[in-house]
Amino acid sequence: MPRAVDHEQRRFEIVAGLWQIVAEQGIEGVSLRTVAARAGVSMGRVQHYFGTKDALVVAGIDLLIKRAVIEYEATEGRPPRDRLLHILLQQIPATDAGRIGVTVWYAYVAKAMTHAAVRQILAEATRVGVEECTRHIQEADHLDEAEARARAIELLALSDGLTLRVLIGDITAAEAEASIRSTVTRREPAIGPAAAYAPRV
Amino acid sequence: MPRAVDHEQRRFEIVAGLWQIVAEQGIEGVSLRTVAARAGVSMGRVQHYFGTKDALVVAGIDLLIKRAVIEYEATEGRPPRDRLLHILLQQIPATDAGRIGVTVWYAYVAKAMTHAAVRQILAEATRVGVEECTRHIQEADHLDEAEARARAIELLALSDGLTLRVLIGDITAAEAEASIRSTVTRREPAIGPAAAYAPRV
DNA sequence: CCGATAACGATGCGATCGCATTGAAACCTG
DNA sequence: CAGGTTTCAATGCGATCGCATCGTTATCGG
Repeated sequence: MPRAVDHEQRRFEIVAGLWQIVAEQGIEGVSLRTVAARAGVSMGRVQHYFGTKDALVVAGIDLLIKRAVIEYEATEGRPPRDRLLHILLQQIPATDAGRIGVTVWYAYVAKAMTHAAVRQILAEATRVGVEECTRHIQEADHLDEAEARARAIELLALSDGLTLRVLIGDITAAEAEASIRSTVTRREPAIGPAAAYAPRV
Repeated sequence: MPRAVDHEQRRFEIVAGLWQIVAEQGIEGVSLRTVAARAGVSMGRVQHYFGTKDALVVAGIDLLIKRAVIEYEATEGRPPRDRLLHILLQQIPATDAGRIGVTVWYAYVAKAMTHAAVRQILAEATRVGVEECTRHIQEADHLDEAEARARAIELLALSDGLTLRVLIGDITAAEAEASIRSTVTRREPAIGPAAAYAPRV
């Protein structure tokens, strides 16, 4: 048996370099050479651990999601409303590190439009997100599954949209967070004809 | 004076090719050669009308926004609620052509993260969008400016988020449209401490 | 201690890139 | 019709790209 190295660790070092490049120059800036240089390793090493550029790029979104899932799972046991807010607020770029993470995330969202494998990974991640949110809303507000699901999608969409505006510089992270918190706390009635045509208060 | 050609028309033909490339392969797929080939013109022509690749890319988002603005201005005179819905629903990809347009739009949103000129153009466009929506909400619901503005940002963020989910394939365009229509019609009370801590109904 | 093997660093190759350059049509003005 | 100017096709260049290949080094079971 040959030299023993920590495979996970090596891969993470390289992907960390990838994330930095993506945050700074977008996925366009990714090449085997630029990532290797940013990670401080040789290009041969990158090739050794990922094979092709495409595999490297896919590994980038895979690891990003795995990290977010681990963070979320650490909230297990806390009240449903807290866990719901964790999901909704998690991506709002409050810190510099958070900004890098969510910038990378949206780079991959754009990539997903033209890359089937990335699209599949993202679709799966959002599916899980919707399900978890639905569960928490059901528990917290005692809605039925369909209502809770519609509400979950609305809240997640709101969070996505606000995040985009923070990234563009249209609003601040604090404003986005306030908007989400107030919308969650408002707990409006379920969507439906009755609510849709209710007289204005 | 030399040969007279329709400058606008020539530029549009090339940018139309650019949009197709961006929709199919992302901005990564854009090169002077690929765009020229897709537009059915020579690479020299592309160089002649845009000079550099960067100028071509910027022209792509510029024209995309100009077209959307023209469409919106055609709604002038209609009731505020209609015009508000036009802005909110405009980007939901209901048709194939609409899907291409909004795919291109989100490619540029990602590009904006790392490209100052694109970011500025997008920021200006969203600023105008927020202002128009605010105006329509004020007129329709008789809210004060701050409340209407907060509501406008919320609705636009919701629209953005739902659009992303349609693009990923998470929900259908019809579902997204229904969600937006019901949220607009709901006309919930303004955001604020009083509303935020109101007891559940 | 030794050979098998994983872990690379270095290098080369063909393709593609953005861009500059060049020169030839095409057209309007005088 | 002559001359000037715009339009644009063609080509060349240096840089960069992904990837394959090759050779070396380091390690550990036998």
